Amino acid sequence: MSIFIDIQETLYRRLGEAAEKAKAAGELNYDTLPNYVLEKPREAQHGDFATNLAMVLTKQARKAPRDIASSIIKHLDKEGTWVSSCEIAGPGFINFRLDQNWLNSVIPEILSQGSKYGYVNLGQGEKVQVEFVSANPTGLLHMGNARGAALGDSLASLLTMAGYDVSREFYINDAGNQIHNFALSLEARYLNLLGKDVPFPEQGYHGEDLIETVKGIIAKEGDKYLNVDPDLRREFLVRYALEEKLTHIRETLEDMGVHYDVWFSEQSLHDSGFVQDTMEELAKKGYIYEKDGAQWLKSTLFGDEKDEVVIRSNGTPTYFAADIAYHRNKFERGFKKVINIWGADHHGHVARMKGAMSALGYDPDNLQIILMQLVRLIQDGEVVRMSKRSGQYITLRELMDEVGKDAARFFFVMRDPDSTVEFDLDLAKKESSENPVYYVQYAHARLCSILRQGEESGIDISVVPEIADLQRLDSPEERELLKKLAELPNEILVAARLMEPHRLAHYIHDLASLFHSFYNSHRVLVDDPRLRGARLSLIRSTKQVLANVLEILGVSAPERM
RNA sequence: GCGCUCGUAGCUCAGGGGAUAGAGUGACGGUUUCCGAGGCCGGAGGUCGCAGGUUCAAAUCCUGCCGGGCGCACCA
Repeated sequence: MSIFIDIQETLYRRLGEAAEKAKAAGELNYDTLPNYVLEKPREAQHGDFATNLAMVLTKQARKAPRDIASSIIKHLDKEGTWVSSCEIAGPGFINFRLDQNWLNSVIPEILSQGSKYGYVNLGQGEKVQVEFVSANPTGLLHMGNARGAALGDSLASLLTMAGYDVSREFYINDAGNQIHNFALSLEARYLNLLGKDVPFPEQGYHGEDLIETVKGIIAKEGDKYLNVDPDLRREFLVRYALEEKLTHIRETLEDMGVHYDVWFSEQSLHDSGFVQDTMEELAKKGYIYEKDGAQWLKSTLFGDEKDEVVIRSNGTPTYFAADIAYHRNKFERGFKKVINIWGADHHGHVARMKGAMSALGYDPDNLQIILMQLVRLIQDGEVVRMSKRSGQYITLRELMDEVGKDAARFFFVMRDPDSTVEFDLDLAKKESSENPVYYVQYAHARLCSILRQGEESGIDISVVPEIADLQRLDSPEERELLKKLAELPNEILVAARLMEPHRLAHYIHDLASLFHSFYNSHRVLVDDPRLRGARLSLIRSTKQVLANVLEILGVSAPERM
């Protein structure tokens, strides 16, 4: 229950009803009510809400929008909507002003709901899965993974706040060609370190971290695998290294505040025969054919640019085959909506993955793929080229050591995934106020400081004021702050619907700004106990909202800085 | 060549078909006997890449062009 959403939904419905009544009265002519919006106008002088209903009706009604607007207003039932006045403005907007007493319920609502404030039941408990990062366990985490972690985890939190039953999942690519290359690389390092002069594989992983891993193995096991069957040697090396890498990935993500519900092994899909079963299923439906000794999926039937190989001519399944099985498995586990976060360099994979789901009989719209542009790292004013193969990159671990979890997460999650992020390492290292996370956190710390001082001087800060006192929060600064606080549930609703957590980062930045403005023009700890109580409750509410949103973004809300 | 994506203030970026396109940052000016100045207030800064089209209304949707990024393997 949210006062803001309640007013908006009620008024929206009443507007439709008013149009119907105007039609019944012969004042307005139309067949079907077109889509219209009721929203908070950008300009405060345009009131609390505005609708374009009259303008979208002009075509069907063949009347001037302002005339339509006056008919609608005439038939509008304002009972229980808090609307105190309506006016026709501009080309035909209807602007609504609310009785400012609607704000009286905002603070009690926030304080009674606490950390639940902002929750909306958009999802109605629907099971959704967010799969993100899923980095190859052959190396360290990089900037792209960092962005994926921040985005995926925040999206999952956001959807939880919007009433979905969310599961976070990491897909472990522990099978296939790259693991083979990984094994060869490990073997080469192992033999090199033990004095054997063997060439490094062409497709190998050059990362320094790999040498460290192998050194660790030698320290533990010595040259035990120097003169054994190469298959045995590689199997041991891979098993050891994979576990070490995965542990490292898990710990790094935990440090970033990311906790997965499921770690899903690709290899398990092969071991259980599910990959094979899925290919047989596709073949049964007639979507598989053979060419040049390989098995191909007719993915062009579903919008792909070209058909794709699923089983190589040597009999081994491709990564794509395993991925189809994996996504089939997700739907079989009962997820209604499956969300993947991929780097934009994988965009070519989207059409065929959705196509494969169609082929299996699933609605491809239930597989939603969010593509993020890759991160461009700037150091010393120059772009840092990053490549796993060459082993040259700044790791997520290093980023966190430099700028900290809060700055890293906020910085990534405040951007639209579609935009390329320029992450200036030098700037981020400065921990200067240029980083907006400090601005928001500072507001939170300042709020805590006021409450602390109140308590220290013996004031009971936990009182929820009576309405008569809340009505004294009537300055422009207080009202704007209250309105912003009231909007959180709607912000959650919109952000969840669009799956855009970056909106929340902007929301709390705006909120922090409104608070700072309020702070500069009004004292909280005044002598008048009733006014003081009202302002303290406003402060507590603001703190609560900041904390709730920071929680979604995975950024800490410090009491002191 | 084909496909996806982006192009908005000096820089980094917001902007759900709507009214006078916003914020941060940088530069400039003001602000501190008073709850945290890491703050606040102010002015300056724009042919929303270009050209058409759809619409009562386009930064937003469509088409073409220009420019950047990324894909187009029996790699993942």
